[in-house]
Amino acid sequence: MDVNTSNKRRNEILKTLICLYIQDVKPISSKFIKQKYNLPISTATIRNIMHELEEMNYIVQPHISSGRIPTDKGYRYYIDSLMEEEDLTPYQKQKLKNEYQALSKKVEDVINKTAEILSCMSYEAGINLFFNFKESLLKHIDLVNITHERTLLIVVTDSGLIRNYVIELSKPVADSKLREISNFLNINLQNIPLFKIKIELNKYLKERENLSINLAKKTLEIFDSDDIFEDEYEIYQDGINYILKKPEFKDIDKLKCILDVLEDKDAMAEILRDSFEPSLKRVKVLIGRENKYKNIQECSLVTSNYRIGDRTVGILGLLGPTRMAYSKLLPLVEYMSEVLSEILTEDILGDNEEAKYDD
Amino acid sequence: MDVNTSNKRRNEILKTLICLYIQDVKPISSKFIKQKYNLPISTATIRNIMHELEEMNYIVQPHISSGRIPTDKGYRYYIDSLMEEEDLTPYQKQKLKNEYQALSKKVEDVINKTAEILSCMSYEAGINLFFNFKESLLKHIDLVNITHERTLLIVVTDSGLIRNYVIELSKPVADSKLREISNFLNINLQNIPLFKIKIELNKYLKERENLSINLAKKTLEIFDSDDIFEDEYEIYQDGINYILKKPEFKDIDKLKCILDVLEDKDAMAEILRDSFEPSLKRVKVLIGRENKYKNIQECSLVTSNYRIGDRTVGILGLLGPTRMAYSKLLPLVEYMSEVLSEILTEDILGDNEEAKYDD
DNA sequence: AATTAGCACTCTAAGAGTAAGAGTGCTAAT
DNA sequence: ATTAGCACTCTTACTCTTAGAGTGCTAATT
Repeated sequence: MDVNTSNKRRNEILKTLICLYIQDVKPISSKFIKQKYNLPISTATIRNIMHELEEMNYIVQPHISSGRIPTDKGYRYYIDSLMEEEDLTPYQKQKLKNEYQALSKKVEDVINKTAEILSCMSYEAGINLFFNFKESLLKHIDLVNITHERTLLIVVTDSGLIRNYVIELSKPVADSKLREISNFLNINLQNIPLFKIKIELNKYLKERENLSINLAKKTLEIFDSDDIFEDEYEIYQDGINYILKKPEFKDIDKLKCILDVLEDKDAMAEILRDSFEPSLKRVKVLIGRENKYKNIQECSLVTSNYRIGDRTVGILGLLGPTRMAYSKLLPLVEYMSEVLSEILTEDILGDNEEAKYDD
Repeated sequence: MDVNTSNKRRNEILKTLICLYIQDVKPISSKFIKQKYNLPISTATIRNIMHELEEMNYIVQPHISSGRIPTDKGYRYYIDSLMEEEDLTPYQKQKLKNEYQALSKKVEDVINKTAEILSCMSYEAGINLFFNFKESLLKHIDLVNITHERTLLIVVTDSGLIRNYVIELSKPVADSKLREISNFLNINLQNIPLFKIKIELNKYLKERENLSINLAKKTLEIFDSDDIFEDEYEIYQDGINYILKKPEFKDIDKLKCILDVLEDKDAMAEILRDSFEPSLKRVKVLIGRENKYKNIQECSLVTSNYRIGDRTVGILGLLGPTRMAYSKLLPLVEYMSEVLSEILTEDILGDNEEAKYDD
């Protein structure tokens, strides 16, 4: 048999083995492969091929006389070279759109629901990181006195997202004065990315020395806090119960490790951020030990970024056992990121037709 | 031995048994009680008393020749009549205050952190339900066009809490007009409870027929949505990992039941709401099957409401195995609810000294 | 040269049997 | 009313055994 044919057959055996293992979660024997996959070769031949695959580190035996299970390297090769992606069914696509359409058009709600939809469509844990707030453009600012010591700064971005900050001014400012300041800010800082606000404000105030000194001072004081706009993100996670159901995690200690991570929002944010490195592929997969976070090295992570226009504003994905249905889940994650990007982008840009105001 | 002495001794045995069981999570034998608790009575006598306690349904034997474990009824009697509450140590109190002081003064942040603090101080799952939004007083309203089809309604309450709603107006309204409307609302609806806004608005507009008809119409349209202000709540939950560590939940199926509930925000909200029935005691305990939700009938729930001024705005608490350290956790939950009430109330009312504005 | 049948060998998983020990209930003695 | 003493029960841990699933190797076959 020539090298090519032999290679091809090896690949098919590996592919079959991985598919079977993903379904059945038990070491796969040569006999089982032969049964499920009607190749006209004997179990002995399959065993020989499995031996080769084992030497290539694509599969291993948990113990000497058992069937084989895929290694991380095996999954990697499978995903990169063997797997055929299975598109979502029309029904699934419809269901997904319906889920979103049932929601209000509030950005928060959409973001919030995404992890839930992800998990219920994949039977894995769904996660969603929304960040990049400081690169959003300022749409509107509002200042409201809460107590006479505390003032609330409300910021609305172009995406309709809202943040608020409590500011303690050195001396209280009357409501009328506050309105004056917020008017001033709304007029002069429209459509500036949030992280540039301080700089722009300084520049602007310097240029116009004739402004009330006090107004300028107060205005700057508002944005003085170090952590305003800094590194804000929100993380959503849903479907822990699906993780419990996986036979590989019936060991409670493994479970603990994973839940420790899932419960730790900062850790999850870091993991998701790390998974996002620009590359040709939109969907990224980190398999088992490819992931540097020890607690989830028996898991795989499938992620994709989503965007408002061209700007990446978040990362969504799935976390589950390394044995996951990659051929279905990669397309799901890709599709989800597209749908979410679309929704967010359309919500913000609206239609471009000139507004006809009612008056 | 007279009845009184006999009663007292029975109580002491029950109390000891429960304390031991809470520590060791294994059926408690007569010998073990005698060892730990130096009563000058023999194990045989202790066994006789245990027999009585069993007939009273305070304790049971998991199997015929084993020690005893408390029943729900046993815990109930213990909590109501036998337990001595253990106050928080000064160190704990300090730690708790520090946790809150490290936060910004943002109401959201404080609420958000509470479940986490609860769980890390109790080693149980901490939960927090914040509701009662619609009874808050209106502090400030703002209207911002997001796209020309969608307008954002931002509502700030007296507590500094913010909500926003996307409104789709039948015809877009120009920014200047929008400002006019929000000015109008801010002037005329200050300090009205949110749930009364629609009514008040209608009344006001009827009284003043001379107002621009269009302004009135638009204004009403804004508040037209059915679910605006309705039944809003937020639920926070933290410390699932502590549940995993409890020996009684090493069985993964029990775990699933509990996590199913903990992940379901609506279910948790209902459970917490149900636990809040006005009574003399500030802290409520639901033990095992006293709770009507099947999934958590092997758990106990310790809850307390917290307030802004006199108005209850949320319920916080702990969820853990029926075997929990009630004597420490009841005071913890009580103290937490007091601290949180204090923080929220002070944040809102501020000091009452007349404001000295800076201009 | 590649494939395969056949078989010995290994290892797991499940079940049965056993023994130790923890704990009880009961009885008779104190 | 209390307790010592003892028989009895049940759990738990351990060992032993066995069935069966699966492999690797060798020799035969194509």
